[in-house]
Amino acid sequence: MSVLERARSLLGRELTAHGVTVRITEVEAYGGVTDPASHAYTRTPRSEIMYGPSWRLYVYRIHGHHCANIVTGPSEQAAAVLLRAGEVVDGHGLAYERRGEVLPDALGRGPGNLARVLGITTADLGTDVRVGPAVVLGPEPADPPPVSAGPRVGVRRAADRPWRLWVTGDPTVSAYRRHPRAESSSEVPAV
DNA sequence: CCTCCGATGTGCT
DNA sequence: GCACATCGGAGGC
Repeated sequence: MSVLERARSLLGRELTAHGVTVRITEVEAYGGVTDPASHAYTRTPRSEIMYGPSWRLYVYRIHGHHCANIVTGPSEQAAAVLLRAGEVVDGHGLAYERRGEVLPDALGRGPGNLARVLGITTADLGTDVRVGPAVVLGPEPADPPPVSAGPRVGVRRAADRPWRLWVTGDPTVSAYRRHPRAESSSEVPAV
């Protein structure tokens, strides 16, 4: 299964972490060694986790925020899927405690906000989401949601690769932002 | 739509 | 030392 198929299969699934459950509504695929936008494009201590088994969490920090990815493999490819948005479906009390007074749809909108509402930090690095216990992924939904695709948010390289996937029309999905110095690319959109 | 900027860790030189 | 980043909020046009 390709990283794009893995990404798509995560949409609509529930993810429970530290007392809050979300339904995943937006993700981005990062192709690893063949994807200049992936942290695994250069193999470093930080990206090493993505060269390991699938289903583990890769958590990194940026500008003071945490972002969570699920490693999808195969290990030699080091692909992963960034969790970008989710609809809070349980644990609203904790969710508001962590996020403050925001509109319900905004609780888990954006990768930093999603990690925050789920209480995910680098302490969760390496957790197998099939096992937990602190972070657990639910089964695939009986009816898969309709999916839209477009370029990934905020990446400078491979900026036009349409590997951001979201549940069509879902109000919790974040807005598209192009990187201010995104490289124009000759890649042809494939989705 | 756009640009700026706080804030902080990572990787390169 | 230093440039830059899978960000997010605010503010200007």
